[in-house]
Amino acid sequence: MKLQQLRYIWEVSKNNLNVSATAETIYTSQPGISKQIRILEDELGIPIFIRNGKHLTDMTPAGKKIIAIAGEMLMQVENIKNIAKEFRDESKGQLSIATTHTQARYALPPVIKSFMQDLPEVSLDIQQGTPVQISEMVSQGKVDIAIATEAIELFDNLIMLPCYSWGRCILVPKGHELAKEQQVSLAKVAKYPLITYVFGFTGRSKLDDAFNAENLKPDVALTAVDADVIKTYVRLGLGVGIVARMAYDEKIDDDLVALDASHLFAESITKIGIRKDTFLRGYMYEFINKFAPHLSKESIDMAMQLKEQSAIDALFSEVELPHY
Amino acid sequence: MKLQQLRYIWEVSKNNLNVSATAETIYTSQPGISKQIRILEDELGIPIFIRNGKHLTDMTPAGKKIIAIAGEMLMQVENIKNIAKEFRDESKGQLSIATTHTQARYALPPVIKSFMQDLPEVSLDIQQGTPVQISEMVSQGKVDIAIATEAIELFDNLIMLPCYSWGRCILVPKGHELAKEQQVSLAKVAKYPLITYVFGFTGRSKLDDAFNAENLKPDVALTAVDADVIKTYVRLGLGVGIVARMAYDEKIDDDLVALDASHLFAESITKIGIRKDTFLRGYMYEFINKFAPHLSKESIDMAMQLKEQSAIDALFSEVELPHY
DNA sequence: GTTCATTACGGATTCCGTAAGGATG
DNA sequence: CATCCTTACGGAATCCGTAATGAAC
Repeated sequence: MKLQQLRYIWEVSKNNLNVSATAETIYTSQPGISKQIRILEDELGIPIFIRNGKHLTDMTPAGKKIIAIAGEMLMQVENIKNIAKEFRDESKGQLSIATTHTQARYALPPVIKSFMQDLPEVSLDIQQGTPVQISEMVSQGKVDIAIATEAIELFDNLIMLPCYSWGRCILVPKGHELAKEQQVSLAKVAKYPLITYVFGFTGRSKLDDAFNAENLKPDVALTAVDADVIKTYVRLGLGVGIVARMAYDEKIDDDLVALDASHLFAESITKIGIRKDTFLRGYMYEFINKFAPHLSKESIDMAMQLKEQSAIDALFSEVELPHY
Repeated sequence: MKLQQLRYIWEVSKNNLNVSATAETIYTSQPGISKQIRILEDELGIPIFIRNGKHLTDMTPAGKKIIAIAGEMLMQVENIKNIAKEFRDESKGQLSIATTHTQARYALPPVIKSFMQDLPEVSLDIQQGTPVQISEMVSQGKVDIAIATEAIELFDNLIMLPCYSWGRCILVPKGHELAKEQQVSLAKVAKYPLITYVFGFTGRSKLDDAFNAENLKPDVALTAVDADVIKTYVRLGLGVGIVARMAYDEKIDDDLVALDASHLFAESITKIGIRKDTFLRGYMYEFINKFAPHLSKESIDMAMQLKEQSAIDALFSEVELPHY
């Protein structure tokens, strides 16, 4: 049994059982993969893939289990390499973050700035995507950490660390009727066409929950994936915006009015998602700690050792999260 | 990185950092190991072992972590092979059990008999040793399961499944003074020279606890690792024996009298020890189930998924264990 | 002087790429 | 007929054993 062979079956399983496509993605020849898989199957004495003539159509039950273990082993290979890198040069390295527009645009800038100043030898790499996409990226090991409010819980090889909670505000142009209210009600908001996040983004679900709870059917006129786009359309007078409170900047957005909406919608919690059982480089702890000061190396390690997300939630249940 | 290389560093770490000795135990040449370790260290860019001239004297901090991961990976290799064997031929296989004399002699015979009848194609292999030795064997993967009352908890890569509880009896020759008592007291027992298990064997600790609790200093005249030896010396009139109740057989031991001692000493619980994260063959579940009927495949799988022994204990806390 | 790890080197094996072959849809 | 896996084959790299070297205790 060779690590190569395990890598091949793993990659083939991740490429729709298409050996040719797999060969391209990992820059090798297709007969090479074919051969090694055959050798492995011969050694184990069982088929891993089900073949229909010369096509791979499925995995055998044993194959599924074996591929799952192979995946774990490949992760451990990465862990070993990371341990070596860590001891070879503590300060140098790369940190890949996958996150949403909201985080990259509003929450991360001060953190990134401070991190780059303190650890200049770590090169940063920020990927952007939908919550599902970024969770998948970290789940497959393509990035080190994910930062999102939604979707991380859908991948069961990830653990979530709570970072901060945040509320929403309602954005209207200066002089808008709603701006005269002391405290807006959900019913009043629902009378206007709304502009907010696309479903599945940035706590959109909490927003829908609130309207549903009061049996209101708001007219969501326009949805977008980021607050900058939403603000643009609010400025054009196309509707009332509902965005994360941190997306409103008094200086830049002085032509808009932000109305507090914390009484209308439940708070959302932004979380960091990491793959279970991964070795974290020293600077990764640094980054997480800068982003969420209550997450010390000790508490992160403790959380990583727990197997159940519920136990991790319990671990942090006492912590007062920062609030925006 | 090759699995061979990981195996080499793992084996060297298990052989007192002696490469020559390692080469002999795994039937290969010593320069081969030396070379591969060097290649791995070059690839990772860090030393794994600390060398004093030409001797390996220690492991580097990084090396310790890497070797630990290597160990896990080697276990996963075994798991893959076992999955293949399981699907290749469900009934055939080998089951290695490490246990103490007490279990092998008194608890296991009916289980083994039934198992051999029902699964004739599985070859059995019973190793015997001290509780520490057998725990170590299963911890290192040399046997599949350990059965013991003591010491399993000392190895943190093992989980324990409770099997049955058992009490003790006091053995005296027929006509002995103590045999006239209705219910013997600990103080009376302590007046006689005692013959019992060696420290660290077969629940010996519970026995010491009981005497200590009453501030008695018994005269332990002779200790042995197994009940057959103890009985022999009781027959010679050298003292009063204290053994597991199941070690007394009315038919064979009709020259001895067994006095119930359940009111004197706390019960002991015999447990099965298995390595965490190992793949269990179908017949291993069968064996465990025969030995401890409350341990079904489902409950074993559930226990194996838990990370903390305390959670496993909680899982079985409701179960009424068989009692002997 | 014995034990032990490293270096040197040659033979056998393994690995991997190109090219050709045969099955599927 | 386009796609896809398998077989065939040759060159390159790797692996592993023996023999020799040199340091540590």
